[in-house]
Amino acid sequence: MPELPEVEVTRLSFADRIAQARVTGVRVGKDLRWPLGYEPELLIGRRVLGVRRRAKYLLVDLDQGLLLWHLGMSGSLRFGDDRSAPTAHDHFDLDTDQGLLRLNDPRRFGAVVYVASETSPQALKLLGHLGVEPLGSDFDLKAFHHGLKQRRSAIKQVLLAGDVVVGVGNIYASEALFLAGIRPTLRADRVSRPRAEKLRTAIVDVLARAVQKGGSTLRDFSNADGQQGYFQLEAMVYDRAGQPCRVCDSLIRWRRQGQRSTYYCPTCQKA
DNA sequence: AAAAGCCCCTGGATGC
DNA sequence: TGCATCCAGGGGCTTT
Repeated sequence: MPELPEVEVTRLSFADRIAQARVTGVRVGKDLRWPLGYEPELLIGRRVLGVRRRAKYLLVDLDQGLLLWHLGMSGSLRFGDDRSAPTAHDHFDLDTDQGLLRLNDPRRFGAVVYVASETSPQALKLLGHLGVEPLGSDFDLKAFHHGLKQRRSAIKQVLLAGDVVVGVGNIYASEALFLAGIRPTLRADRVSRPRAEKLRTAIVDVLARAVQKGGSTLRDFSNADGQQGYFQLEAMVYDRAGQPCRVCDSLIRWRRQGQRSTYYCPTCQKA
């Protein structure tokens, strides 16, 4: 469910409300991808300083240490006064004097991990290899093109790997490559500088627009208030195999690329 | 070092 | 209706 825009929209929907809250309780449900790595009770009494995002991770800063939250493939957060009994897929609660932050994640690919600092070994293992933030000021053409030059695998895989640029998931990778007119199978090191610039712009546009629209992802995304993404960003190619391209009417193609589905227009996107 | 595959897990859609 | 199969927004880990 969540790519960068959904994670960011989630963050925006509760960051202000949880800031300065005091932790009053922690409930750990079924196992997530990784254990918390800390005694839950020791979090009680800590103060929440704020919520940041790095790639698709949410960083909940505490007055001592921080919690890394990842929504995996099917996770979502809720924050509010509703303290009703957890349902089948509610696997982690952080209760505070300003509301309950609850992770719901049917597939349990998500996780909540406590780390003493952002530079601790556990934190570095998860965050250390990450590439540049696409909506930040360091996402410039020179660095992006240089990053692509180092890689011989397909451009789509490089985008998904997240070590050049982060936050671009399977949907937005297909969409951005369409907007840039680049075939997903093109080797990254063969993307010319002008095309890298088109792609850079496409990534920024598609992600920023999705954040602005409140998280556009298909199906079931909702923010920490439970509000649905408006889903006003009509996909150009994603999940549209066999349907006519919205630009040229060619039929959109599907292929499997690195265990994931990829969609592209054979006419608009060149190798 | 980089690239390619392998999994973790549940649920919905589809097909027989 | 039941059962099998395939697919799903991620990403760390292991193997080439």
